[in-house]
Amino acid sequence: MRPSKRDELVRKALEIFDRLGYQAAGMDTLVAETGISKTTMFKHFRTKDDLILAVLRYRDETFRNWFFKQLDESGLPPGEKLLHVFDLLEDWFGEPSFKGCMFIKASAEFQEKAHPAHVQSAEHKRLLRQAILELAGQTGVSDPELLTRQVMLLIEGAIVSAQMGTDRDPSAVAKKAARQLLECGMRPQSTVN
Amino acid sequence: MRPSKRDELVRKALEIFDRLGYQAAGMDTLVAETGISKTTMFKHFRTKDDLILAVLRYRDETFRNWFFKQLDESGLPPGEKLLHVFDLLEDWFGEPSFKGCMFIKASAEFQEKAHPAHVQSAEHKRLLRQAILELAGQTGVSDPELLTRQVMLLIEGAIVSAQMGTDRDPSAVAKKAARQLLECGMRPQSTVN
DNA sequence: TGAAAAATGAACAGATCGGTACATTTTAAT
DNA sequence: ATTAAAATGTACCGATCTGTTCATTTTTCA
Repeated sequence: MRPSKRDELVRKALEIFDRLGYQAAGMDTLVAETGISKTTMFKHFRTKDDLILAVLRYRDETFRNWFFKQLDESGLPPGEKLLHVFDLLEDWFGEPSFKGCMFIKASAEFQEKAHPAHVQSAEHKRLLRQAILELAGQTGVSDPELLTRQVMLLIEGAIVSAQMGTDRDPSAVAKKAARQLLECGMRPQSTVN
Repeated sequence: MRPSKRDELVRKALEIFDRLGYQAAGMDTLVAETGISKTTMFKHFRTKDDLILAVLRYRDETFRNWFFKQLDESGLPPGEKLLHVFDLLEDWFGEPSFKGCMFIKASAEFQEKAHPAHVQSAEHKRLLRQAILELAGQTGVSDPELLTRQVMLLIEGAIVSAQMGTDRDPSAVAKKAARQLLECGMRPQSTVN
């Protein structure tokens, strides 16, 4: 199997970057913790940044797969399915290894908006939002675009609050908010200002 | 004037940490960009971490001062004053030098929840939330605590979205959401789940 | 003007950073 | 069993990291 070591590296590096941070985790740390030789690492990835990008790509793929598979398998009607998003967040936050969103953290460590890691992180959020827009469109709400953007804010806020530990159960708070926004959006009324 | 150089260092270091990141900005960079000698820096702060903490303290002080002074001077009634929070965010996001929230970024770079910079960042958010709870309490809403937590999520979400560039005008979206949540909260009705 | 305090510049220490060179060993496929 | 590919270990490179040393200069204030 040819790309096995490479995949193994990406998977293990993901956990380490998530736990220690992208800059704080040096290549020597990766060698020590993965058991993979530095020579092999640099044969598969020309630079550390390339490895980080591969890790982010992998994370984007696995996270979105998990997320939307869970939503689909819930078999809930559109509205409840949209709200179920926050139950999934709760599950995620509850994992003992939860260390926040790797993309938010990447955008914080690599601030320049043109930095590949930043671009990749923004793209992940865009794909997430796009999928949620589809859900919102099926709820019969008058302005699915607005609801989607509001839900995205609640998601990001819940993630950050969980990551910082500034709210005990941010996903429950976010879900209540989302439910009210959903219900208000069902009756086509004025949204002044 | 004795502590002048020290304050000057804190102010200039704040801008540099905000622009480059805490880890990415080395002490040599600080020397080059502030014009303050390394000897002086380490006389005022025993370690780089101490300097970072001083910067965060200063940021907490100036940001909260600005924020709540603006709110008070708006002279708006309680409900509108609470919503005015998001206008202030919009002003902040619009600043050319806006680089996201220094506390969210600090919590991302210093992940361990016991790390002083992380603790300090969480404390900033707590103080912010506490002040917003006072506002929410004056609106006559049935559950000020809930509204406060929801508003905090919207704030964090808007900041992150602005920082990542994943939403054109997150503060406007957040304000609409907050208004609906405020209005829904005025009529004491069921908040199922 | 004179003495104490504060700030400076430059060199340096020891550790770590990302990344390379190269000879050797292990693995995989014929 | 042979051969090519893949992975390894080690030593190393130059740069950068936080932090120190120390002699000198500038500032402050009485």
